[in-house]
Formats: sequence, structure tokens, C-alpha cells
Amino acid sequence: MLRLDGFLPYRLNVLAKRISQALARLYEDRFGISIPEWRVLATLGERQPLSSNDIVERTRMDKAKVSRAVSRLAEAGLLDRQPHPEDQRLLRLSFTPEGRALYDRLAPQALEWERRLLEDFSAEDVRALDGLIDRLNDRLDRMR
Amino acid sequence: MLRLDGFLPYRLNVLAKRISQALARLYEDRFGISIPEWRVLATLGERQPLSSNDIVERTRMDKAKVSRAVSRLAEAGLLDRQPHPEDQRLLRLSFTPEGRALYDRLAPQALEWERRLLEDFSAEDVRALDGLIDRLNDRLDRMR
DNA sequence: GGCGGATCGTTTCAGTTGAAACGTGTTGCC
DNA sequence: GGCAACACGTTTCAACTGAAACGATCCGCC
Repeated sequence: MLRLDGFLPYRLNVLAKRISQALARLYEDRFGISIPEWRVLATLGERQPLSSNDIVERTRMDKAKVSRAVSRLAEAGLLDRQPHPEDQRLLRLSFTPEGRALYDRLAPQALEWERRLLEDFSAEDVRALDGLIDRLNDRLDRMR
Repeated sequence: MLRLDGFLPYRLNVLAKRISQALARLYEDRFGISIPEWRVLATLGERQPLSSNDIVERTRMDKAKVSRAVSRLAEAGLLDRQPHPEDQRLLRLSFTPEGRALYDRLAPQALEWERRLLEDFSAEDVRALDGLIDRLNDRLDRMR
């Protein structure tokens, strides 16, 4: 018989939502940044410049969502949104100095939050968790 | 430096969303049931009757969400929504025969889907995953 | 018994979501 | 070069979400 609180899809969903909400308080309260905006910033923090479509591919976000997040960030003066010189369909997204400064303050706090979340976990536990997540993603890729 | 695709909150969120969406196809395409509605049915499948508030507590769903899911299920003739005889504020929610029949067909398919998702995983892997999820939830309880 | 505060479920409202349509720009092919 | 197909990012639209307000009911206390 099915027990919802032993059902993996339900359990993962509840856990992921709890973690997202707890972490979102960090972005939103201290920095006025939503989760989609944070994802855009974090992606640009790894590599710059990128097009909106690059961000769609890297974050698994919908392109409408990325478009809106980029617009808000650009309006807030955190992102520079230039047309790409060789392909006018593409944007060249990069940090403004303010955006870079905000990212440089936010990213360490996000990592510190993750570290606190995992502070009871051994390195091996974390490896095991990462491996299980990867395997579940692989399984989903193959499930149809 | 922060890499989004190594960041646990992001990874868990993407995974949970992928799993939910894949599974939701089962409920929606074959049964016309949304995820919140499925959660209500699954909760009643464990125990009957329940009040809306019981379902809120067991599923971690918002009470507005439960209210709407219950309304749709009642309109669809799947749920019986009686006032509680001793406390008029409460509902006594239970399956109609149609609701019970639908649940009895849906629940095994959900469990079968979960089994397929996990078919490459040893019993030990599954235990490890469940334990890690529990520990993360415990940690969240204690994080403020 | 009656009044203030709590509880339950519904509704309202503003914000978010993603599928689809759209406008603009580019590429491949004749 | 010109045209059809495709790619990119934005906008539209209907559905969904959850916080807050709400009405109804119940409980504790005098």
C-alpha cells in the first residue's frame, strides 16, 4: 500500500521546496533577488558573457522565465544587456560593476548556507548524495 | 567559486521538478488529476475520513491549495465532503465509490513508476537515499 | 449564558508560471 | 539575391500559487 511520506517523488519535492524556500530568504531579504534572478547571476558568475539561451541551457529554466529575470536584473542596473555584434538575435549578457559587486557578496553567503546545511554530513555522505542525484538524473534521461 | 550545477539546492530542485513533471504525466494524461489532487487522494488512501486540515498537516500543502484540490475532486464526484457532526467547522472527507476505484487504479501505477525509476538502485542505495533525505529534513528543522 | 480569541475552510488578490504566438534576425538552398 | 526554415528573445494569455482577509463555528473563561 502506498504511503505518501515514503514515496520518493513526494519526499524529494517537499525537501527541495523546503531548501529552496529557506535559501530564498537569503537572496530576497538581504538582496531583493528572486530565485530565477539568482540563477542568472550564478550562471554569469561562472562565465561571461552569455546569451539568454546559454542560460536557458545551463539552468534548465524556461526561456520566458530567463527573459523576465534578465529584464529585472537589467532594470536594476545589475546586468548589461548588449546586442551581439555578429548575431543580432543574441544578447551579450554581463555583469555591471554593481552586479559583479552584488554577486561577489551573495555567492559566498550562498556557499556558506550550503555548508551549514551539510555540516553534519561527512565528505562521504555528500559524495553519496551527489552520486545518487546524478544517477537519478541519468535514469530520467533514459526513462523515455 | 560557486558552480550552480554542483550546488545542492539547485541540484535537488532540478531533480525534484523533473521527477514531478514526469510522474504528473501519469496522473494528468491517464486520469485528469493534478499533483495537488493526487496528494489529497493518496492521503485519503492511507486513512479515511480526514478533514482538510488533516491533509494540510500530512502533505505540507497550503490550505488554499488543499481547499481547491478538494473542491475539484468533489465536483468530479471522486470525494464525499460531509460536515463533521460534532464540529461544524470541519469537513469529513472520504472517497466516493468512483474515487476509491480511481485511487485503486492510480496508486499501483504510481508505485510501479517509482519502482521503474529506482530499478537500477540496490536496496542499500534506496536506504541510503531515504536516510539522507531524512537527515536533510532534520537539519532544516533545526536550522531556525 | 455570553464574549473574546482561536480554528477551519473559502475567497480574494496580486504575483508567478510556462505554452504558444509573435517579431526580428540568420542560415541553407535554389 | 530571394525564399523557406529555423533560432532567439519577448509578450500574451490562461492557469496556478500563497498570503491575507473573511465568515462561520467552537472553546475558554468570567
